[in-house]
Amino acid sequence: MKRGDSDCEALLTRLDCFVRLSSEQRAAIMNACFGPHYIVRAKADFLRQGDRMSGLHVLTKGWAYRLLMLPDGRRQIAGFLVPGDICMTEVPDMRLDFSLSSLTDSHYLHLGNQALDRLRVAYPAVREGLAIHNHVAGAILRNWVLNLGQRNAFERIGHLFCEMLIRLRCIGMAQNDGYHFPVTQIELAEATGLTPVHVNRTIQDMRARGLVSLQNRELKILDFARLANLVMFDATYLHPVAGGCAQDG
Amino acid sequence: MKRGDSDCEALLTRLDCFVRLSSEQRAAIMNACFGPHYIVRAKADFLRQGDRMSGLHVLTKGWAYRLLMLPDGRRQIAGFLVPGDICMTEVPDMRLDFSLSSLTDSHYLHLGNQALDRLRVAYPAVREGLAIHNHVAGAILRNWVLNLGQRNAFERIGHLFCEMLIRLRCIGMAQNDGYHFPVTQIELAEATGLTPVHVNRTIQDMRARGLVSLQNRELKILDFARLANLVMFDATYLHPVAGGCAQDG
DNA sequence: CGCAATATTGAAATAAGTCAAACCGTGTGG
DNA sequence: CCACACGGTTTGACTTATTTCAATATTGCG
Repeated sequence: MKRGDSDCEALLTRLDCFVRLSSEQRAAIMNACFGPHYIVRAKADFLRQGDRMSGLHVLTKGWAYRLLMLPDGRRQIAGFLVPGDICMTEVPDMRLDFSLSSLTDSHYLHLGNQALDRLRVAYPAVREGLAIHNHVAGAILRNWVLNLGQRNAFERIGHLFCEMLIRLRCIGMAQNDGYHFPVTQIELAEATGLTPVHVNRTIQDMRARGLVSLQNRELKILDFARLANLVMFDATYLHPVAGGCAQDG
Repeated sequence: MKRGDSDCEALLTRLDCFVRLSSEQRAAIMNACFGPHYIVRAKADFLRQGDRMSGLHVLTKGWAYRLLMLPDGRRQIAGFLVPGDICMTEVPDMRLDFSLSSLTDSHYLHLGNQALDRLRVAYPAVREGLAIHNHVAGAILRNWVLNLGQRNAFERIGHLFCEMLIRLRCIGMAQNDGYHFPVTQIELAEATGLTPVHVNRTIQDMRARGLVSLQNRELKILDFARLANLVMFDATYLHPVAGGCAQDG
């Protein structure tokens, strides 16, 4: 489903996390985003494994996740996407090896290869911003591997909570140490390679220790310093701007 | 340590897996590879977490792995690199979130951003080849996540064996269903998020079932079809050229 | 109101981890 | 040429984190 108005702000906000954009550059990006904008409702696959894609898809509103499946039905979430995240690294007409599924009502937009090229040629900062975003996305994925391979249940879940806090702060979607977290325990289990039952028990444990509160999809990290320490969270791989938000010098 | 002669073939072989290169393009790439070539001996970190990098580093000889570490010493291997693999996605002056360590004596070369840009502008095929390589590297990483999150010990190890067979075939480094596999059981454990003891028992199991033989760092997959089926290996995410090798049309 | 999707709890089962020792090939040095 | 040290592999016995199964709350929603 298409929409006319522009959700381009989310992309600008994101690039602002990494590079300084002039108003001319912002305008040019806005301009390039004239292409199709899509709206998708909660709990829907909007890009499917096997689809051929080119250009760049950017999530501009809502939450989504990247899903890999085994033929026998086992499901692994390999990343959560929030506004400004790029759904897939830009490739000429390649088949997707994963699906993208929305957690909430979401919007995304598509940038064609030509428009993108023009932007990059005209504005090196755009190019750099996209490159950094791409690198950070890779770092997040590598840390997901570290998570699954080396951390236990408590650490996996705690680390994810910390990571999402920093990522959401960067795009202005966190309040202090809390944020809207539209992920069920079942999905959390699919993301962490655990059982829903065990995820539940682990979260209870966190609550009992006074580390987090989680109810009605609202997550609050009650003692970030202690949690981050317990799960060995170090935000440098996210290259967050100082203070966790975009406004610097 | 630097060398003068060119290991550029490995890069060409790899790009050949994805795009058709004219002899002019091959020559231009060779030419661009005039930059520093490095030689590193077995079991050495040659790029370190925290290092600032730019341009592209290509492994041209030997095996290496990408390592992530936790402050308490836990180690997770997040990928094996073989000749033609790119060590890190091209980024302007970014800090590495992982280390690269050689398993065998290895070579790698560095391509500066300018040289790379020139190549890409002059030869779209080079650009496309690099983009596809990048995409496949991402797919491999995502499948590693799937592996760690959803597969059991047997499936994880078996899947890795299958994946490396296809990847090595594509660059002409496999004989039939066997290949040199310079990875100790300890490293295999670090890659699969298991214990060396458990890796050992699992491999014994594979041997007992007549699926693989592994001795003196030589791995032979005795029944690829059955193994691939048991561990649910499907090579499409590697985008291998038909037949698993570069020579088509 | 009442279904359907989540969350929670308990008890029993199991894959994988831990600890610790023995084994093996191989290269080195006396 | 033997001894011995080293890195890697193998084996056994025991522990534990996580899964499984199954039942019972709870919540959101049409």
